[in-house]
Amino acid sequence: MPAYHHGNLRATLLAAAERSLRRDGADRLSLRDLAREAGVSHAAPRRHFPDRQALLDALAESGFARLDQELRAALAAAGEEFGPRLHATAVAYLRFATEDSALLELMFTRKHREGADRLVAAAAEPLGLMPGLIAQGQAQGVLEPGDPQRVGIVLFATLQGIATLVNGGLMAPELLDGIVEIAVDQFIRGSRRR
Amino acid sequence: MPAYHHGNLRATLLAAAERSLRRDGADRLSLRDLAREAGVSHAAPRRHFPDRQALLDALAESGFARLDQELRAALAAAGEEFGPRLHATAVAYLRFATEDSALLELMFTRKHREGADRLVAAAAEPLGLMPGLIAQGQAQGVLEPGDPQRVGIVLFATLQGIATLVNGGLMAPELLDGIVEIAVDQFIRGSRRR
DNA sequence: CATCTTTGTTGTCAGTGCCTACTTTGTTTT
DNA sequence: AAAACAAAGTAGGCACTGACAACAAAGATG
Repeated sequence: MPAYHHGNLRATLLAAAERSLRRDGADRLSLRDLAREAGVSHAAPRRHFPDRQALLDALAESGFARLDQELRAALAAAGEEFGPRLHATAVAYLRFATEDSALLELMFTRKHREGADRLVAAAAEPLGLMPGLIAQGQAQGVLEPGDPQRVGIVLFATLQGIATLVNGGLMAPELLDGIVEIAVDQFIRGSRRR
Repeated sequence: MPAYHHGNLRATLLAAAERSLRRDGADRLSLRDLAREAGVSHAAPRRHFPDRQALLDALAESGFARLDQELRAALAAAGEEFGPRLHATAVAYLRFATEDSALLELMFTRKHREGADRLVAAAAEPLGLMPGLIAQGQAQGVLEPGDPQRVGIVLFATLQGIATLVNGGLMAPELLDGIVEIAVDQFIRGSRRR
């Protein structure tokens, strides 16, 4: 570790920020704190993140990347059948979404600012998985035909909403498994081939 | 208007806070700003709100009250039939939820703090409307029997999730009406009497 | 009228994000 | 190899914030 040039300050800051976010939420995350923790001066982070929001955006972006990974892993582990695949995806998403509520919030609420193109692009990746799943269900003849995009949005929204309720303390986490079951069943029944 | 005693500072502050929240979001809301706007000293708000979070909580609470009003109004205006009633509720909720995204966020994300009992109680009011609706659908023979509570959660979650997607810029607002349609149809089909 | 409570005021403190100017280090060019 | 340059740190300052304490005015209460 060199004295002056830290070497990988950016990564160090991001790691510390991730911990801070999870523990205390985005509001309490302080750049100066992170700098202290990394052992650099208070202005050093500025070289890597033009402002606080940029740091938060980077966290959100890496969140989407991790979400994408986890969803793909869940899908890969599930079999070929549509029902189980859908169920596995739902469970994986909710695990991710309820495990770090501050991160989820960061990922899904753009705070009154324009052009977070990079973020939207990162979000498109995992969100694009849904329509794919739907299309597969349609191809297998389980679901009725229709625009996979629109149907996928509704499905995803349901999962996202459940996560919001749990994270907001409006629904007990113990109920999660049961609710997911209901949601998935209801979705399949609601759009299966007539 | 008396010179020293403002008379209704609390209400004045809340009104200004509501505007500020809607325009700039909770992050940028500044107590000192509100005080300036109300023409009082920077420490005056402290007499009415012990700290910043208390002010935000009050905003969220009044948000739930207004939501409750609007949902009830929508239900009252709808007829007796279950389908239209459900649709009206969904539309009313999404109108509320997408009209002031910062408020919605405030209402549904408790920021790492315990015992916001008052808030949870305020939330229970409008959220309790859902199971009631479901029960009615069951009584009318449109929906299959089952725990209205659990089914209601899924329904509400779907709406909440749609709002999150719109507010987060991940779904175009123009698609809203169409998506609501799909969501409601799918819900009814998914849990109607077999 | 005297007293007490409520609701203001002023002043202070630690902390923050952002900015500018300067310094050190590593890289590239001549 | 020396010189020029870019990248990545440091130091200090600024305006601003929320919270706190001590005090003052106004109103309510005995």
